[in-house]
Amino acid sequence: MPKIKTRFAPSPTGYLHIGSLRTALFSYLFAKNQKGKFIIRIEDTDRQRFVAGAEEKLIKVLTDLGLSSDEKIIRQSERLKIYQQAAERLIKEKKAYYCFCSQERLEEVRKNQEQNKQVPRYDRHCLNFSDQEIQQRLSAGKKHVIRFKVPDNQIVAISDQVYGKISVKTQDLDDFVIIKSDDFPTYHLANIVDDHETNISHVIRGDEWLPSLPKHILLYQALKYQAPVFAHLPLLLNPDRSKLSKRQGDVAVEDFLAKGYLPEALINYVALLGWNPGTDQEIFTVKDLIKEFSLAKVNKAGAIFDINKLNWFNAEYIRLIVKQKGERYRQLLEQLQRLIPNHASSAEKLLLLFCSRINNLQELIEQSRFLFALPEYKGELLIFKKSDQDKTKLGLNLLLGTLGQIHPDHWQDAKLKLVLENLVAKNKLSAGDVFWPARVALSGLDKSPSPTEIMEFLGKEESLSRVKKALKKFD
RNA sequence: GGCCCCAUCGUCUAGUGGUUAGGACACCAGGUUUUCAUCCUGGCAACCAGGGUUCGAUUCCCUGUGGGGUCACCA
Repeated sequence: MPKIKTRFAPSPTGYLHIGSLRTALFSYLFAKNQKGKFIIRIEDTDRQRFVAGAEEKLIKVLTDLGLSSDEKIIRQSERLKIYQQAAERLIKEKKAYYCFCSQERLEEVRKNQEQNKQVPRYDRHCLNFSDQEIQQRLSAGKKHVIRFKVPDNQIVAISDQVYGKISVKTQDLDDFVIIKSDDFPTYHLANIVDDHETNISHVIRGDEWLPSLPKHILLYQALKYQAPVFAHLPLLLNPDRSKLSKRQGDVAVEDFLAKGYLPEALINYVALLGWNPGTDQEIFTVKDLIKEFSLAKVNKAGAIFDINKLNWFNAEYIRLIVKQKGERYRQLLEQLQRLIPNHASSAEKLLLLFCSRINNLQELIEQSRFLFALPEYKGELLIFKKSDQDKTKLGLNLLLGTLGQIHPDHWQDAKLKLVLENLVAKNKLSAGDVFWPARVALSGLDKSPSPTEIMEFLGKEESLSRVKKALKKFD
């Protein structure tokens, strides 16, 4: 049985797109499920769009997510000779030809075709030059590209693992460029050559490649390569059902990571976009995913990327990790500490205090701000909806007096809670007359963790000072 | 516009030639709670349309409609 091997082949033009992550993940899961290999290849053949440092970032993010290459990562820009040799072979066999047309001419041709309502296509102006004419131009140093000669009147039939049988007439195909005028190959050529040379058994990539699949098949045939198995994945979509893009929200994986979305949540959520094992299970470890994954269960329809559901997964994982208190908990803590260097020593308390009310670490930071700086608030906020000013003042005064007598060593959530409950009962007040104003006094907010939790965090001195400040609002 | 692809709740999806069409997110209501969140219970909500095939179609076929992708010396 042939070895299973998949690849993820990003181009270093910026950040890792969440859709690319899904593609990489599916390639990885399939390979691992089949006990095969998963490799990464850098497709840096476009010098215009090349972004310095992008490759390193790409690899780092993939590594952070656990998707690392089983072999040395290759870079297409370092393999130009190989592609050129392949192209020259095709020229020799009359399956490709030099094209000396200028950009201007090509644009002119295209414009005319569009005006005449024809399909824009290269007009094969350079196809039938004699060897002598070609040599003349080449030795004159004339700029040129190499085009693949698409065979006439054929039907290219392909079977895709997700989409099934697809067939296209070669009349609908253009004589596409395989070597650019800067001697770099285009995606089409480099891709085929590399997949062949690195023995890729399954090409798993996004749906947007489906239209050029016939070109690739033709290239495999021309080069006499055995074609791999193809599986095209449905696209990830914006809420308006267009291809997922920046503009309509975050799409960069590193941005999600920076906001405190966890790798396990990102992977779990994205795995369920376009794939499903057929059970009701929603929470999966990567191990589970590897075990369950199969291309046969990949959907054909695009899936909208829904931040709500990602939030849910992330919240679930945060709560789970905090509950388990294991190694992962320590890592999460360290991550939080790095995010709040000024309050690093409070990180664990904050995590425990907020883990059930946040979707990501960024939200934790925002929601916990009041602990370090009391926000401005109006005096009326202190009065519970079922209470009045007199009872509120009474409650706060009693609170101040009672709290003042507590020894700092006993300044703990559970004990404080008992004290407050006692205070309510003894003075025939309702919980809302004490707990509510206490929370507002301590947080300045109408929604927060419980007042006794806040007090424990703030300590005696700061707590009392905030209660006093609240009482002043009634002067 | 040419070519290609797709179509189950708002979203992600399960599913079958005969089902009360299932689950999750979101949303709503109730319970717990001093508030919020967590947690528990319940609710709302879908087979794009029209023709076939069939005893019977959400399911199979065709057409339409809708949506998307792609048409570069970008990947």
